[in-house]
Amino acid sequence: MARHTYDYPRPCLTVDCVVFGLDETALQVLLIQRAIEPHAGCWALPGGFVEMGESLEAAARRELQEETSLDISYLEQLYTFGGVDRDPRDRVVTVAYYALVKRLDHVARASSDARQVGWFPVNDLPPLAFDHEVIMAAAHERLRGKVRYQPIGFELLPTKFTLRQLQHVYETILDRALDKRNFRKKILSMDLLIELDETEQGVAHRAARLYRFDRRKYERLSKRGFLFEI
Amino acid sequence: MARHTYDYPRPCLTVDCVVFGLDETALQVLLIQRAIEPHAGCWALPGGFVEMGESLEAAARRELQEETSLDISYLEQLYTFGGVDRDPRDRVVTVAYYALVKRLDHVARASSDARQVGWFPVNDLPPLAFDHEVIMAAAHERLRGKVRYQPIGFELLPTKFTLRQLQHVYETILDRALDKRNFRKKILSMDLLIELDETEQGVAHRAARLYRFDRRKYERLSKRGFLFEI
DNA sequence: CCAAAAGTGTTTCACGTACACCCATGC
DNA sequence: GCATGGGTGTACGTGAAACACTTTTGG
Repeated sequence: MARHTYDYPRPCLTVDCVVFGLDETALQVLLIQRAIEPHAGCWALPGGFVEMGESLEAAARRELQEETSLDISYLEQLYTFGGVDRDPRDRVVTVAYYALVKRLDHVARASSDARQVGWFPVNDLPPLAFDHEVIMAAAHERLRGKVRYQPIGFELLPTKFTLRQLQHVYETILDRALDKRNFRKKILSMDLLIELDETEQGVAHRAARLYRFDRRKYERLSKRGFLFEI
Repeated sequence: MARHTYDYPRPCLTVDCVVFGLDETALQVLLIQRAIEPHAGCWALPGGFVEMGESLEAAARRELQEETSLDISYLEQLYTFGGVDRDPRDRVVTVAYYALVKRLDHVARASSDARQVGWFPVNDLPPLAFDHEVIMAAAHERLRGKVRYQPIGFELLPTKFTLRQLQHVYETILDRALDKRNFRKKILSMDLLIELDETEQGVAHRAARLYRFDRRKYERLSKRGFLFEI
């Protein structure tokens, strides 16, 4: 194996990803079970080393591709964790990202290699390796804050969704009930949803209308100072 | 010199700091003039290598102490920049921080070593080394966003300040005029300012009352869900 | 026809915004 | 006494919040 030598010591640099998805009931996070020490058998955030020829975001995307077959609909840098004792073996600095995926699309949960992969409700997580509980808490906090003034709730839903589903996203993330009429009024008054000529299928009651988010229009308005807010 | 050898190549890890200060007229940023290549003679953000025994924030504080004799009243991690071609010599990943200092306190600008240090108005900066203009823009953007819903405006003022000065902080950062009566009503209604039995000195007109920010009270309220907002 | 969720309007109240004048002080 | 900024109150309109009933559909 090639060796790499430097005049001064260098920390190890990794990326870790907090992947949020939504099922019918709760906000969930993707974890992998570690195969090797330290913390072998423990659940941890997906992540790995940053390679020399790739940007940080590229490293995060590559790791997510390797661990799962999900397509990421939103990815943003969260924070960089650089405490001296994060890893008992070596000084490891990690750049954390958080991602949103449309889990309702593909119910299947595929894992490329032999490692155990699982979704866990954010409010009922197993113990995590390293300082990953701190990273998780930071990601959850950021999601709660960001969802209120950026249109990222849509990234957790299929392209076509009902207003009920959208309200459910907000209720789940903000962890409080919202008034149905006020929610619909508010979201529709922004005029960023396109009403489709379709309704949901296979429900045992009146079928709800489907909508999709008009991203183009949002981006245009956003440049002119429009602020999304729930 | 000791050599350090690893199985895989590692990027270099640095911190860079965007230090904001306010003078009577404008929002300013602290820059240093580079003594060595690349970009020798060019202005750049203060920063340097992260050492193995210190956290990222500790590295940022150390660099700021070395460059200037300012005491930092607010320091927060901004973003980590990890583009592959940031530095022509080597792969360098930098964790950027932004800091707020009470410049009105000490008018003196001291520099510990021989390097040239200077304050520049954010709206009229010289060309910067590396990708520091991108970092600057991100810091400025973050400051504008954060000042509206976190009580960080106070960090740019002396401990005792007048409402006029505080309004001026907000007008400078948000880059728009605020109505004097509404501003005073809003800020006083939060009941987070302690009215002192002192007035400003040496002005050629009626002297304004001095206030100070009640940080304890803010922290108490904050834990109970209170949201600061201008 | 019944269950279950979709869909819709109005009233109330708080708060943001716009706006003009008197007051205290130093020179 | 005058110039300069300090300090205050009110009216208006917008938007958030609270709240209940009718409609549609599948079984």
